[in-house]
Amino acid sequence: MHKPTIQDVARRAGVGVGTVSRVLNNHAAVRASTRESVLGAIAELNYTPNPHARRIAGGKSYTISVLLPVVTTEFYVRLLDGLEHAFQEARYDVAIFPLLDRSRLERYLGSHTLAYQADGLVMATYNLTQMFQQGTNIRPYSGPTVLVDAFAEGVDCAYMDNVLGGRVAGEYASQLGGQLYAVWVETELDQLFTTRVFDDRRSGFMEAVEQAGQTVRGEYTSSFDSLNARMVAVQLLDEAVLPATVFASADLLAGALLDEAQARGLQLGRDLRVIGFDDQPWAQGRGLTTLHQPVEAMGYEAAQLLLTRLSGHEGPPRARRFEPRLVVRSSSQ
Amino acid sequence: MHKPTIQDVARRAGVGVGTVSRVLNNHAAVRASTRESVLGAIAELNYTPNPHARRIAGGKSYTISVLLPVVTTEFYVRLLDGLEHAFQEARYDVAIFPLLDRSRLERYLGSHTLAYQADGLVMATYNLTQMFQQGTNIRPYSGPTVLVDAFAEGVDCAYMDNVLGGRVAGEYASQLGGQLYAVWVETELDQLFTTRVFDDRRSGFMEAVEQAGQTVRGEYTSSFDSLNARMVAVQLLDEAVLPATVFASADLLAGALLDEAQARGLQLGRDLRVIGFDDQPWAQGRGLTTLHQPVEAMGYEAAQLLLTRLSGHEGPPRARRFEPRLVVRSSSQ
DNA sequence: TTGTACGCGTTATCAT
DNA sequence: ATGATAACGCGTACAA
Repeated sequence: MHKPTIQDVARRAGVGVGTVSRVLNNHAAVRASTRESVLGAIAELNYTPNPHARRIAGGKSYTISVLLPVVTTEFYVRLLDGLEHAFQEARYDVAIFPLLDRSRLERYLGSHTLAYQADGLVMATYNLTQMFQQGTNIRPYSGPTVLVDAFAEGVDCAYMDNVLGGRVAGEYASQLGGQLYAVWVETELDQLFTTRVFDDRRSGFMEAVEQAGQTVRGEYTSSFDSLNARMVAVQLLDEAVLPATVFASADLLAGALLDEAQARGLQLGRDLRVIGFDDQPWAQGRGLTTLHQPVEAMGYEAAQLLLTRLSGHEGPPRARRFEPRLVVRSSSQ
Repeated sequence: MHKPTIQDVARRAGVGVGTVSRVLNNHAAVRASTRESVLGAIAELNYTPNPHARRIAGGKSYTISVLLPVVTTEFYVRLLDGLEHAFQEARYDVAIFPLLDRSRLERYLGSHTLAYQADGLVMATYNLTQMFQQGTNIRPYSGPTVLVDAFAEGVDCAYMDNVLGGRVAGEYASQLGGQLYAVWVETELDQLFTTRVFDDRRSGFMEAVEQAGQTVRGEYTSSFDSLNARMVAVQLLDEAVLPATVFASADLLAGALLDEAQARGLQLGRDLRVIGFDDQPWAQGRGLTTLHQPVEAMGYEAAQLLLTRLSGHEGPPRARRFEPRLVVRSSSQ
């Protein structure tokens, strides 16, 4: 009772192994009827190809390494969903490397580990330039690489247009009336996790507000931490002139504002309007107006960019842009 | 200029491929001098064996799957260090499956990737019984499995003795003098991430305090969240009779106490003594007395348990116990 | 102790 | 369109 092989399938279907392989890999040149019987045999035997044999015969590893920071969960869950979906369709395996700290990055990329066995590399949220240009001992990965949720010159990338997201928030906030305030996320000091998303959201927001002929009456900064977020919320509501409209550049910050507003008995939509960013799972339940990001689509597209390279596509780097979408809920009206 | 193979090494060293393979796998029966020359050739050619060929020839995958919750970073970083170290020594690859959410677990266990790839499974911090016995559609992994940082009957496991840790804290706290207080971590509702560590720490602590003829004057509960931790610290210090000794069952909670104590101008060691649990990287810098856990050793040992199974060890399930160690710093004296 | 030859399960290259 | 068959790189039984 061993695991069925391609031989077993071929015998069962009354064809050669070559034909089975062709069916498996969509090599077009196979008659519809034979394809049917092969697929039938595969189903009956509950056959799944041995990936290792596949890798050694094909010369490729059929594996993609995904370098993933471990910060906020929700975002990366969705990102992985998109990536894995696309790669699975193309019969690629995904090896996940959670970058829990900096030393792991260097170890992972240090030649002999899995990261270098892979046919391709997906890097999430990292500043390639910083990583590979600084005087680190990290040597660039030689295979095809795609950046996701980050933008850089010279590399394929799929990124979220946070400038646009900020602008949408700014336009919407400007027409709500009331004094304008904003809370930004303090950029991490650790270079590895440096991100420009919050800077981008800010510049978009400020630009839109200015174009609307308004001014931001106060700006605040918080670390990405519930305690600090609450403290900032307290300070903001102490100082703010009501009615106020606050753009919080992350839902975590917006949530703290909702909490503090509730503690003070402020009425949302009248005394205070809040706009978040991320559309976390709880945002709907709490009625938070926020910017929803098509994260899965971004992951899926990033995978497609890599897959086309793997199947031989040459040409200049491509950048795919994704747009956050405003979801209006009760916190702003 | 292709990647060197075992053939190249054999030719270079003037031996047969079998000998090279024997050297690679420590198959004892090889003369020291030939071993040397083979290792020399390997070094000169910068040869690394093709893992996929190895897997297909040997019938094994030489890969271990590690199911890892993504919660607090520091702990799992160290755990992974220990695991990866051991597996690397034994020439096994480690595939990490970050369990960002529940649906991923089912997908991982259901899909052929994990089943195919791995010779063994390491599960961190999960309650096996709960996972496999509840009416879920999760079917148990058939290969050898080891639990790490969790204890269950019928499975090999390496676990931290949190009861002992609590007891040590209790004994130490009891002899410090002053009123005793404790802060516990609220257990997660999500069954997947249910953990008994905080219950264990509590029962050990209470037992030790009782044995010392003392009583705990107040118990508090906080979620694992800096904001809530601070709120609880505020409440505790509002109500506490000074001088007080507080056992915080996680450094996160202890840190909030230090913050609040500082804000109130309390003098640590005189008005307030704090004992944490975890020995986070910042604990030393802030002088926090806390319980250090040999996490790397636990991971290493868990890997060894699995490796012995892989090399054919039969016999009843084994449990390896690890002991937290009290690190006394200025916050308690 | 060591070399040779076979097999692992798949893909790719030929003929047909 | 399809069936043989040769790789792919390594582990291992067997012979020497």
